[in-house]
Amino acid sequence: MSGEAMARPGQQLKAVLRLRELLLSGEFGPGERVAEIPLAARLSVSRTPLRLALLTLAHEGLLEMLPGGGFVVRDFDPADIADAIELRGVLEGTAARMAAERLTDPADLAPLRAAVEAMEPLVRTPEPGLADFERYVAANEIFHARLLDLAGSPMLRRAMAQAMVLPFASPNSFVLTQADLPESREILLLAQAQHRAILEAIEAREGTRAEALAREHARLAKQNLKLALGDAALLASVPGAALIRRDPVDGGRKIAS
Amino acid sequence: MSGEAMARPGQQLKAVLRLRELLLSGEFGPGERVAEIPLAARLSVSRTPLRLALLTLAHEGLLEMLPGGGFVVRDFDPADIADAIELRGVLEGTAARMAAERLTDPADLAPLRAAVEAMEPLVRTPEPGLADFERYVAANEIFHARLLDLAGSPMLRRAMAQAMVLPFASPNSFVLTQADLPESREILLLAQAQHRAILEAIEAREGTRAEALAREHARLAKQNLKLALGDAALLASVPGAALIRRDPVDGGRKIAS
DNA sequence: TTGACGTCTATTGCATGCAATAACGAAATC
DNA sequence: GATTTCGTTATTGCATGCAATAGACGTCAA
Repeated sequence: MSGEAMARPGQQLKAVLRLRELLLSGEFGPGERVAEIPLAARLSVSRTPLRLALLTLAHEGLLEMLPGGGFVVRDFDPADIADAIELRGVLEGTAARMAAERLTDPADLAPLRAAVEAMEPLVRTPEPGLADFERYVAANEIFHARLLDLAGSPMLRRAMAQAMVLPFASPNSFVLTQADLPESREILLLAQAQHRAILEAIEAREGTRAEALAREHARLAKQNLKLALGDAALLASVPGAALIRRDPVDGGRKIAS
Repeated sequence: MSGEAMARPGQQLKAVLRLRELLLSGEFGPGERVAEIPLAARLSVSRTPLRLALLTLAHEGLLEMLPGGGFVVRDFDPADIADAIELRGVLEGTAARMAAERLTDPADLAPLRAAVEAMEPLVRTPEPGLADFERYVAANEIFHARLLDLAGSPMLRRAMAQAMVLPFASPNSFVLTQADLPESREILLLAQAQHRAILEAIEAREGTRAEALAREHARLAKQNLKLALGDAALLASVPGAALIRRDPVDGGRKIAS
């Protein structure tokens, strides 16, 4: 992963990566307007590639274009995060279903199975350390990537990539958060059981079951989100948490746009 | 709709709109490289805003960035289109389910009901003319927009917008195609029955049913796609059909020969 | 004749200068 | 004293010039 779709070693890419980093680290407050000129100086790029980078991040959803011109840092309320996770679950459910429906050769499951088996010992470690969690995260990422491969749909891959730009929507967003929780092992065991079940469902060509399982799997993240929202210390360990606005949004859930 | 998210009256917007039009009309062959300088002259904009427009369309999925620089027109095979429609169905299903789950005041359903009722006489017209179809298309678009409103999820709205950039994935893509088909009235009646059922399910807070119905609703488009792919004359009436590559994929990406 | 290498050209990417516009502040009038 | 209007300033958006790079073509050698 982390292979930027268009790996072009240029000022533009540099600006995107660096600015994304800054945004996720909370360097700019939510809703704050980002000015081009000081930012260009800070990132050591000219305004032209910076402008391209700003547009890219706006399309990714981290920035918002103002009608009058310029960009502001987008902020997310808890409902947005929950919906982002829900959406990821829906898309991963679709991936799982497609994988089940389109599977032709059982041997194609090997990479997915390998990822599942790589996680197995890690969830059974009695006293997992940080290194264990990190290895789990790596294997987990591979699992989700292979699942997407199995779906065999470029369009779905695209939608997925779009949905996962927000770091707290990614499959691993709350894994490291759990590390400090007492119930972490329990959660990991459950997650791993779901991994196995998804693999099993795909192997049996049970598309609907695979979809339901993948959705439920994403709900684990939603559950962890609730935990993290109640504990500021936990929230700090979530990447991009700085973009989360805790205070109740004025309009709340309003229909119109 | 057609409200460009950021309505900024500038050269950039002009370039985006005009270029998108050109791409969808098939002015450039699929896989063809688009050169900046002649294009800038053709669109009467400078290279700088054009560059921004190119990036925007690349993010939308109509263009692809080359590793070495520059852009090519993206092409889609039939499987891509089918998946795009499937994906739209999945997202609309999610919208319907959320609408059902989150409905608080039944009065909020009024706009959706109005759209359904606006379509009712149109599908019962014995000999529908082009004008009838166009009014149906307008009401249909409103229906889908209101459904999305009811979901009350900015994140879903975003994902939906992204998925519907491809014109053949939009709810109305094949409606006008049907106009020439003998079974068109039958299809419209079925579609309208689904509209009513979706409304009913949301009203009854039956989320799962609403989701299943919305998915099935999208499959009508998939069915029409199959019809259109078999008939070149029909395909010509589908917006953006020029981007569809009929021949089976081979891995190679060749540039206009 | 074919393949490889070198040169050349066309195209992209980047920087900077300029103009227009929107926001801010100050002053004057109601 | 508050509000409105005008002026100023800073920031964005756009255009153009320049440099670097990738691709094409031609030539030379095997």
